[in-house]
Amino acid sequence: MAGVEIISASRISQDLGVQHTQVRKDLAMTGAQGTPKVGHKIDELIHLIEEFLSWNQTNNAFLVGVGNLGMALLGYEGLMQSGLRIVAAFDHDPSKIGTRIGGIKVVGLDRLSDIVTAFPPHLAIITTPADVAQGIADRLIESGVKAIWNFAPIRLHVPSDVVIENVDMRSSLAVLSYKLKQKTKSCVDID
Amino acid sequence: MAGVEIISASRISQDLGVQHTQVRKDLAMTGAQGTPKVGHKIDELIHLIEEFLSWNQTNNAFLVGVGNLGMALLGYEGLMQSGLRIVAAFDHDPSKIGTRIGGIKVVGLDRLSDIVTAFPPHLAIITTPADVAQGIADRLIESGVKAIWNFAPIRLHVPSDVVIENVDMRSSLAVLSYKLKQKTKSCVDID
DNA sequence: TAGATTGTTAATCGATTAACAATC
DNA sequence: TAGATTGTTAATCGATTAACAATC
Repeated sequence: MAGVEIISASRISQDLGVQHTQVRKDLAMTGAQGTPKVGHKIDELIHLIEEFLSWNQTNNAFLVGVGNLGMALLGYEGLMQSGLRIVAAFDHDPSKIGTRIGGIKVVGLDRLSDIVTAFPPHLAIITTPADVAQGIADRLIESGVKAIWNFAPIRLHVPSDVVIENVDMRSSLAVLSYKLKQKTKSCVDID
Repeated sequence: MAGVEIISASRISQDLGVQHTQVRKDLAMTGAQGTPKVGHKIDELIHLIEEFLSWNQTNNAFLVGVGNLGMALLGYEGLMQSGLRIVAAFDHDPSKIGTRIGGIKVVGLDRLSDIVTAFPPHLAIITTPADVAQGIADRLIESGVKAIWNFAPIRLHVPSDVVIENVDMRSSLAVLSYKLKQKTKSCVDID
């Protein structure tokens, strides 16, 4: 693909296995305008998509719960590329407090409310066990957090003005299991 | 809730903030039959849901990539409760090979094809970095794996008879960012 | 019985897909 | 020009929601 400066929606739809109309609508959302018979300028398109997804402007975030999942997120550079910068991590465990993971300092959970109030981030990430997640969410919201990215396997209750997005591995697994079950069933039908 | 043996779809829909018709349709999918004016027997309902989601029958799975994310999954009991048992983990790193994480042995990646061929699991979990994920998927499928749960941040190409389910944190983040952006925008509009 | 609940059938809504005019 | 591509407008499809008869 080196040297290619133009891409057509048709080509994108082929590569992605998506309807070309869908691709066109998505591109239109970003404000992209292509030229008929030619296509879209790649660099222009990338810029517009980044702008649409707010990847060009960084959101600061706090992370609560430095377990394996929390550490995985702290070490994932993809977040920074998507405009998300984790600026502090909180945990209960004394052996973790004061250490640095991926350059980010781990702070005691008891200082959560103070620090959130002092430096209110747009966003907080919850990677705690399920049983403490709601309590953490309450404290975060009380201190001014307006959006929560929840990885704890539990349905959180938040006020309607707080944005919440769940990463629910179990429902993803349920979908996978169901597909697998259906496939197995149809095989049996054929026999 | 102790002692409650009956639950109504109306009650579930209230608690979950979902349309009651939706709950009824979902329950009907599992084959549940309630009695008018009364509701559904809770234990019966739980059993039917577990059966529908195949939580009562265990799927064996291999996990490839024992990084932070892989370790998080190895240590997550919720998977076992959802009918997924990880029976072996694979990694490239010599310092990890031979160790046990959550009771599951870490095996060298070079033995992947052999072991998968010998004990073909229904399912494989990919928690490797993006750049090696496709290669791993190819080897797994070649050795007989029929379903892949992919956590690597990349779109995998698989034959149409292989079930694939992606856990895409970045698109989840994109949704969250978009919601946050919209909310901020509407605030400005009000001013 | 009256009221609450079930479960189905119809109506609405939105998203996806198809068709087509515009254009370089 | 002819053909490829864009982008919009119409049609289809599916899912969600509303309405209602059945029932204990």
